[in-house]
Amino acid sequence: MGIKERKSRHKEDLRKRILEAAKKLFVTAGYEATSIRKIAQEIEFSPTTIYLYYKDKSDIIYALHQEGFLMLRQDFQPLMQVESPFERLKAIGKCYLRFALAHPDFYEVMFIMKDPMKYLEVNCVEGEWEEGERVFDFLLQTIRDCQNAGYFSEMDTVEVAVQAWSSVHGLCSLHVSGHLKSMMEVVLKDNDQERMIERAFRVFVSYLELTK
Amino acid sequence: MGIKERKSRHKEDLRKRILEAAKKLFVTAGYEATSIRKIAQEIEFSPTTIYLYYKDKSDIIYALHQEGFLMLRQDFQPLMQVESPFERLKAIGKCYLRFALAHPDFYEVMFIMKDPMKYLEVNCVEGEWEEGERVFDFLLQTIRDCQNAGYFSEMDTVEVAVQAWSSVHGLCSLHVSGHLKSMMEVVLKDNDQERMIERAFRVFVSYLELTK
DNA sequence: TTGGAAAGGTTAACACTGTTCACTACTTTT
DNA sequence: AAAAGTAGTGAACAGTGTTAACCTTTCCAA
Repeated sequence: MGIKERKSRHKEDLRKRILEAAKKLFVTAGYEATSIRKIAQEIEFSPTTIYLYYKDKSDIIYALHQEGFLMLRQDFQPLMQVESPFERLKAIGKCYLRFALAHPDFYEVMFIMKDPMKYLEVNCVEGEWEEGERVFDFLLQTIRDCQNAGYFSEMDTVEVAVQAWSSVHGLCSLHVSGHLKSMMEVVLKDNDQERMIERAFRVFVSYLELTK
Repeated sequence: MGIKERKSRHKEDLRKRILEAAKKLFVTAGYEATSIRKIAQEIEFSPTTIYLYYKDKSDIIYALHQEGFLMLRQDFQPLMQVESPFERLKAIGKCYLRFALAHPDFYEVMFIMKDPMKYLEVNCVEGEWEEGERVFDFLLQTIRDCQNAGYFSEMDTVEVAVQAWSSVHGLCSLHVSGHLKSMMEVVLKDNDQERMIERAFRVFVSYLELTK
């Protein structure tokens, strides 16, 4: 049985190597440059070999999508220790923003591109987006804790969560797409996007503080 | 000179027909399906002819981007008559949301895709995004009016505007990409995205109201 | 031990994509 | 009438995702 195991280990290995190659191309050259043929070239295999390990390209993209959520959850991990609910909520927002600024390509595949969401719809029984759910649940629970601490009283938890997510995601999205940059070049002389994002986030936090 | 004019009129006409064909494909079949060859087929010309009227594909996409802003500005037009600044601000938000829900493809090309923004950077002297500027200026002025009416006191107008834009855009973006849908299927039984968007928007408005 | 099935991988091809080059016709100008 | 410019095209290049047919090599049972 040893040989068989070595084989299957080798197989799992190749599957991993494909994803590693895809990730490498993805982070160094962006989504556009991540083609099946280039991945194949990277691992020194034929392009068709990739189809023995992944159903199609969207399958690989979805794997990267999941990889990204793994990273984000690792970034979120320490925040669970933050005791003050509102401080935790702020920390989640900051952490989310930092992630988007640090890994714009991953952010795109995780929260902007349609393909991974379509992949879910097509390949699952019913669209169950587990990765997103876990992150959202953390936000949801934190907001519930905030409510117990006197914030967002009389408000619907889910609605508050969706709105908060939208606000921070909106900043990330406008940054990643380049719209924030264009906007700032036009209306301001200032060109420091990160600072603007920081400040807009503070504005949002100041609104939330008013609910107490 | 009559013949010459007729010719140049014909030429402008063909340029317009190309854009019309592109728009038709774009709204009926989406961005993916809008290829140079299909546009050519639609107007019954050779694909290469299109390059006599548009520099490249991104040129056409940018034309659609502008077209979209024309539509949005037309939607905004009546809102200028709203006297109460805060009511006007709310109306802008609602109008913006309605636009994104009604024309998701256009919204994508206007506020999500990178290509049109890159086109600006490459083809202009310095990235001057006039279409966006006009819309943003309207928002900016409205917020300034709100400040005169007691809202957002002691706050930076631009920061408030960027934050407001982000919040509403975030909702639109999550809707267009399908993330909001996936999220709702997972955490709620409710599946009415439009209603959720409406409610999240109300939450945001309730925050803004607290600043007075 | 040998025949056949299964596994792993590749080559060639299909149907697309954006884009360019060389080449027609035809019209205008000199 | 010759030269120059204009509008349009067919063929081709380089690239994409994807599939079908084919080859080895390995494994397993008769």
